Amino acid sequence: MYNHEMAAEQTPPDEPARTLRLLWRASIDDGAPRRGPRPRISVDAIVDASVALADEKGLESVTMRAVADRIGVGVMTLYGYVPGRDELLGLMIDQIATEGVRPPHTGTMRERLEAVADEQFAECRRHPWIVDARLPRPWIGPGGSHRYEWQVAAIDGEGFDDITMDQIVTAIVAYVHGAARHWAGEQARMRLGDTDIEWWTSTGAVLEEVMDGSQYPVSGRVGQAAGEDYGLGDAERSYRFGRDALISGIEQLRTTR
Amino acid sequence: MYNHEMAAEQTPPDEPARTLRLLWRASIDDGAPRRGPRPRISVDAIVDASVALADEKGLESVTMRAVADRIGVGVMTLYGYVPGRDELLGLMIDQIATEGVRPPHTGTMRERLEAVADEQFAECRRHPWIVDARLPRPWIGPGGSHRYEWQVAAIDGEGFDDITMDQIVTAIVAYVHGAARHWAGEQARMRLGDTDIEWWTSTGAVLEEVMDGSQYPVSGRVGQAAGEDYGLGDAERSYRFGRDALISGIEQLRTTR
DNA sequence: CCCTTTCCGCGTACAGTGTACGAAGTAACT
DNA sequence: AGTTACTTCGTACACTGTACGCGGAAAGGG
Repeated sequence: MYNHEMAAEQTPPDEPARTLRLLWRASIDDGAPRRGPRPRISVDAIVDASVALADEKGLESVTMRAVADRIGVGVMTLYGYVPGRDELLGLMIDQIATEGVRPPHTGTMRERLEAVADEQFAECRRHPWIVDARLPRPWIGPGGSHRYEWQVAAIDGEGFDDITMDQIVTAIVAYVHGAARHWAGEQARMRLGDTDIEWWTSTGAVLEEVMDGSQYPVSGRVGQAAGEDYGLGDAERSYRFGRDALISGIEQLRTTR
Repeated sequence: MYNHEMAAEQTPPDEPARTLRLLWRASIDDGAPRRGPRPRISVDAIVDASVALADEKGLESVTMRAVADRIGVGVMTLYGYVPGRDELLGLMIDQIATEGVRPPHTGTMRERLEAVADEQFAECRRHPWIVDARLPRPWIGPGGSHRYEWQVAAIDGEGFDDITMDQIVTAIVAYVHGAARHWAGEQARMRLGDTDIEWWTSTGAVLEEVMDGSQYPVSGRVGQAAGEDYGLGDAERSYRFGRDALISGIEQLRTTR
């Protein structure tokens, strides 16, 4: 005997909608007492465990089994809370967007834009694995929404039209992601420690043998200078350089209109 | 009975060195006739097949089995030519860096930097999967080296010191990568076609229900404007916006010294 | 000519992945 | 007590990268 009424709206919550509700933690908890055993864990527990795992050992070590082990349940239990691994990744990404500290904007526009870039970069620094994470869907969750609101607010009232405002934020975020990618790569290499030096010497020897230096007049000189002067460890300086240039360009946009 | 002589230098070519030689196609072909059957395929064939596969169906569909099937050999045959999947990925990345057309630089510095950015962006456009590819090692191959040489040459003789030159190129490449990431995401969504519209409407309905619009005064307005005006399909316009801003900032760098 | 040596091709096997299915158990409602 | 709704999770399957080792093919030496 079926209840025709309840089948009306939401019998099988279609996939995207379910994940969206999950992102906003819009559990359908209408106070009515649920049957069966109370859930032993929660989405938050799963997401937190996954983030911790990714922070410690990288994204590829976030397997469903590893996550389940970490919170002490069977693997398949997770699927009662989360549709699948991809959706879990979306939850993780929005989760870390929530952590950022974003004080009200003050100072010049340049300072505000710097803050926007630095906050986004700090997020990547805390969780280097986001640069590896690519999603089939751009899930719109609370974390990302709050961040975007704060980012756009940084240039509100500066005389830009709405579309330009969006493009400014998009450009900065894009740059930060790209720079963070380089930074994360360098970071991963540094974590290998001495192995890395060994690798570079071995690499250098082979390169010397195999590539014709005379074919690279400019980059040979520049690459060497860059390598000697700041070597490993200054993807961060590079980040700041590009950040400042980009913001200068945006500033100029305002004065030339 | 062993030949002691040949064991002296290169009995087991250590992993990185081997891949490096592979990148530069420095086969140890010393003219001496090899025993046994001639190789039936080549590294190039493997790399080409892999790139084609990635172009057609995305990076995750580049499995060793799929590649082997495509060129009509057994899976394990590949391992006679290539150390493993990660190294193959490195070969693919350097391969597509070879394809770019990079004419001698002409015009103003702005035009030259635009060309640098656009060429790098075109590469990402041709092979959207590179934004997904992250390598443990930054392999230095001929493709990437030529590209870097050309990129640095674009600002040679403009009065920048070597380190600044490197940072300029790095910043542009970083930005392009970030923008390409957004572009690739949008592209993937567009390829889903009508499914996507359906998805957005469904998403919109849920969002309306679940997120409190009043919490997002600025982004609510801006997001709507951006969505209405150029909707899907203009990650490219965004790219140009940021590119121009970044280059403006770099130009300014020169005049202020 | 055969035998040895050296190399290529690749079938099989294994540990690991995400997840579909369905059985077992538990708490509330009738 | 019986029914119903709900959570947990063992098992199974298709798929991944790749180690091992066998069989055969081409060249060199007798």
